[in-house]
Amino acid sequence: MTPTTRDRLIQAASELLWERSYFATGVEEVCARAGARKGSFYHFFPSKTELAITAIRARWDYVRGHVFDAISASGPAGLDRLRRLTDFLAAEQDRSVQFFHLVLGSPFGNVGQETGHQDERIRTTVNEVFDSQIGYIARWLEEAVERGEILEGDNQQRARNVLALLEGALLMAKVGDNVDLFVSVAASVPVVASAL
Amino acid sequence: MTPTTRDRLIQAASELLWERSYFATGVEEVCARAGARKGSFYHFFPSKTELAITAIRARWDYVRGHVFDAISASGPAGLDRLRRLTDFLAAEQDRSVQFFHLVLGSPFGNVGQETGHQDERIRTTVNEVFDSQIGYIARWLEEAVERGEILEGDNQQRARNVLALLEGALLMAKVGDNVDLFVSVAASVPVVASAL
DNA sequence: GTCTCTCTTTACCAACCGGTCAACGCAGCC
DNA sequence: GGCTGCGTTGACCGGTTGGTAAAGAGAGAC
Repeated sequence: MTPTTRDRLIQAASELLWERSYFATGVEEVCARAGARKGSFYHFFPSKTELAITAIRARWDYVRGHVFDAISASGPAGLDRLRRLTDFLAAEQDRSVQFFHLVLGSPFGNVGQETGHQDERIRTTVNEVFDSQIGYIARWLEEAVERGEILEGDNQQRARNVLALLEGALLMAKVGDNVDLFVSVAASVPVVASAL
Repeated sequence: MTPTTRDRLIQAASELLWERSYFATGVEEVCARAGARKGSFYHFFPSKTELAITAIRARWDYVRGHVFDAISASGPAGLDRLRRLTDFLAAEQDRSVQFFHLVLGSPFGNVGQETGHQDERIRTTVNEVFDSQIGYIARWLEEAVERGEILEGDNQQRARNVLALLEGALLMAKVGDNVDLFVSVAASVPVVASAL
């Protein structure tokens, strides 16, 4: 089935939000990529803000299924799941270099940072994504505790620390335009994960 | 002495870059806060980009002197310097909540993230700030090694990890609009700093 | 055939953006 | 007094932005 206009708009927005950021992406540009006219856009979405929120949720639905759930469903449990997450993130940045000759950083962190001041609703949406990611990581850490890989501790806080390290590493890699900056920092994820 | 128009423009830009971000801040807005007209602006700066670069450097000059050098110059050496840095960052975010009712996050990280795709020169400028900060942190870690607080290790890499954790924590605090998110993550800085 | 409803098209708008320009005020210098 | 040059002013420009409105296309129901 060929995707509906609405779906193509969401897809185009999801891509452009990462490639070109929220403010740098115009409604016209989203429409052009989706092969739609602006009138159609405003038939499906009341505003650019609403499209962005929908696109962020759509991306997270995809990433949750294809990355987080996939990591949870197979392979060694515990800390190895964290390694597979950082592997995915590194590969994602490699892809951005390959296609756009630029380290694009975190799709969620980018939008959260630029809209944080401006748009409460988008900020909240990104925050929900972060919370959801922290939940996954915390569950993986519980596995690691059960397997005796790490000592008991506040896994929720540990998960927050891990996510902060990853998001910060993505930011540094983007600003330095160098994926290795992410990779080298991500190597210390297990240490952060095992701290009390 | 009353500051020159040029200095007022830099000051206003430095403030607005943090309060309202790069793209959300118009040249007209900078001029209004500086009490200048747009013609004067373009007498001193060839473009908005150039003003931003100048403003970022000015902020870093200030922060380097009043925070990083100040921390280096007094108080207990070693890891305690890191604690004083995180204390400053937490206080800075508290101030942003107090004045703007918003967690504004990292003044440097914010601009770096939003201009990373768009403007090579601003990105590079922020990257230089990060490098400079990593240098300070690495020197503090060398002190910590000498004092026997932490084991020998790659202090440059450790410093990158610390900065990534802090920038990530600031991002999470901003997206979550909650300074405590920064504070709780920042508590694990010593752990990151002591990892080999 | 025609009514209806969803979706699409096109033309349009006011607001704002970064940036330009020619004129002007005014201090210092001769 | 006049000349010079820095700093200032305010009007202006083309381009773009998010968003609107009205007319139409097309399929399904009757």
